[in-house]
Amino acid sequence: MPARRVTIRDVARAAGVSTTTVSAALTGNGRVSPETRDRIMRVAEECGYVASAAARSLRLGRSGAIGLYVPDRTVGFEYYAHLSRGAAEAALAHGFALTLLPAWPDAAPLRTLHLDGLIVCDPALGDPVAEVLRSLPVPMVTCERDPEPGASPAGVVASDHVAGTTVLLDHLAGQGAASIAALVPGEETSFGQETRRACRESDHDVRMVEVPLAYDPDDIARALAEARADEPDAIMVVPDGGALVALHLLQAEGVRVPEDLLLASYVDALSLQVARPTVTAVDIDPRATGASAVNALVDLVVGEVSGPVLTSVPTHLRVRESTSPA
Amino acid sequence: MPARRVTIRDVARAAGVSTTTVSAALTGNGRVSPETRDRIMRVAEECGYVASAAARSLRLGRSGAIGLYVPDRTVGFEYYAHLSRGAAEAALAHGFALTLLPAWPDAAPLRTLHLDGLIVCDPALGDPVAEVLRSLPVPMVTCERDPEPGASPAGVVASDHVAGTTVLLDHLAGQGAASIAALVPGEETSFGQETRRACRESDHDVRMVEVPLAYDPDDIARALAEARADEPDAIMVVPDGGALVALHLLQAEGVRVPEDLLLASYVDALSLQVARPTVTAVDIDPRATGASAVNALVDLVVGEVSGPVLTSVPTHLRVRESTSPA
DNA sequence: AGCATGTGCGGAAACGTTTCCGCAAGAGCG
DNA sequence: CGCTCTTGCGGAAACGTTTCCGCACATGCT
Repeated sequence: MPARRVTIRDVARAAGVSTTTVSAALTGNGRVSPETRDRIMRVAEECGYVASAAARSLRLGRSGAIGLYVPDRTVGFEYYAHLSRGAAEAALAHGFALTLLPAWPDAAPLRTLHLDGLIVCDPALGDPVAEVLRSLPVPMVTCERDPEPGASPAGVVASDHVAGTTVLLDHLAGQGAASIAALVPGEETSFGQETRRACRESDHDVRMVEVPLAYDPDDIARALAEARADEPDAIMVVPDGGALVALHLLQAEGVRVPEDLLLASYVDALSLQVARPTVTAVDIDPRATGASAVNALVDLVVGEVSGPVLTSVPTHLRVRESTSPA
Repeated sequence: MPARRVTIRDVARAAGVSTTTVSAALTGNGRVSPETRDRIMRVAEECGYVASAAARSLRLGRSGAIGLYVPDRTVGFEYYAHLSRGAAEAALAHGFALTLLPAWPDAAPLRTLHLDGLIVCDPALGDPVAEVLRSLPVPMVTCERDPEPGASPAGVVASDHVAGTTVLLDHLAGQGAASIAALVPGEETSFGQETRRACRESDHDVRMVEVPLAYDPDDIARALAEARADEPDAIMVVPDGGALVALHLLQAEGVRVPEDLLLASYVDALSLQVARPTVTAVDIDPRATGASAVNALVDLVVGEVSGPVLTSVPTHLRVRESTSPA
């Protein structure tokens, strides 16, 4: 026997006022005397009243849900798991629901979701899903800049990867690396563009080798072989998870890290802390990134802010054994 | 200038029928002649009509959203990333939205979300969030059985981990392991209960060492040391990610895998395929698990099925280098 | 006192669906 | 022909909010 839901009218009757007043009291929008407001809130609490999201959505023309899109190629990367969690927490704190968007090349089902806003992680040039999402008539904030020429998302949350990469390169040089090999992703993503730029403009001797963002272990192996041809003193692997592959390959060949070769990752991960040796990396705080993206998007949705928003998330170098000989 | 949304009334006018007929045509619920139906669908398409989820929810008393809860302790595990993706895809295919639920000890904000159903991953004894979710008045399906004594979720999607673990143990024995050490989680979760049972009831010589489900690398190290005290021929690590830690620790000590010691993981992961040696594991198909959970839940929500649903997801042993000496 | 202004509250419309019911016309049947 | 049953469709209510507007009264000012 599903008890009929308690509506605003029930509360109004119980409190001896009109629904208008109840609404005003609970939303804080109209004019209500403080005493009446308190009484209504108490009564509402007692009745177990909780406003119908559907009715409110219908009236307000806002669904109370925001979508999060994580590119298919990177599902499984630890980074996005934590980003998602941060986003979900922030959303709930604002009373919004965070809807997970699968890669879906068709816009129609996405339209039926009626999202108030979108968060797109690491938009890549030519990603058909990103394309579709950009076409939806709602504000969008991207985690990392959108590399698409014409695109201008309403908000961007990003770390300064040029700076982050530079710090890591400086650290490697400071540990005695005269020449550094960098396994970097391509230019199809802002993340790739920035980390590459840092390598290009570095004061040190950095040689880049490209590895796909959605790499196969074999891709890392190939790139690693190419990188080692120049006999570098240190290797920096940028994509998430790539450094671990490299570490295994090196160890399988009998190369000692860090004695024979320094190894560092750009994207930090738990597995880098459990690897032996533990691997130096840059913590780019995915949880904070997710939370910031939601906060920015909510501001845009409720109209507290109109212009494009740019939020920066700080990065932290985590020095570990793989770059600390002796 | 946000163009007014096109409603069912607009379509009705354009097609020269009533809103009743349009609704009947689009939902397939009432009585409409085939010709009229086709015409209406064409007109709706042309107008770019897409039904308001809010209005439909209000009328139907269903929100069209289902919640997915992943325990905080395991966020970051690859397994859940793929499970989430499978769930999101299946949900969208049914026209539902998948809402990510953060660990949140308070029921109130969760109530405001108005979910039609819940998916809870790996419910653990004493998890306060699971407790809260169980109290919500909506059907719930769990991925893995709910170990809570009184609890009876409306549906369960699970693999047979007793069988899966047994297959893996048999494989190790078949590769020549006379004695096997198993690093297993505790009994607070059905997953732990089943994998332990398989160890207890195994035909082979299996010694269990407990490691927390939300382990710290040091926990693995401790458990590994304890396990190796008996000089086993093989080690099976059950929790996601744990085998990788073990592999690193062993290699750091100069133990050769698989020559000196066989190593296997229960939960498969990409990192096990890229490790050197590659690590044998059991693929428990998280994506299928997520999709099945959503399918079962949707059936329950739309009322196509009433009794408790039990779905089984098959497991596959992936034999790799770490258990293949010579 | 007369007037403008502000405060506290209620009536009722509107948001966009779905569905119950009813009506007219046609079909089938004796 | 008269009856019932079916088919195709429309009117209108209902889902639960929020908000525009208006009313009555109190307050402050000249």
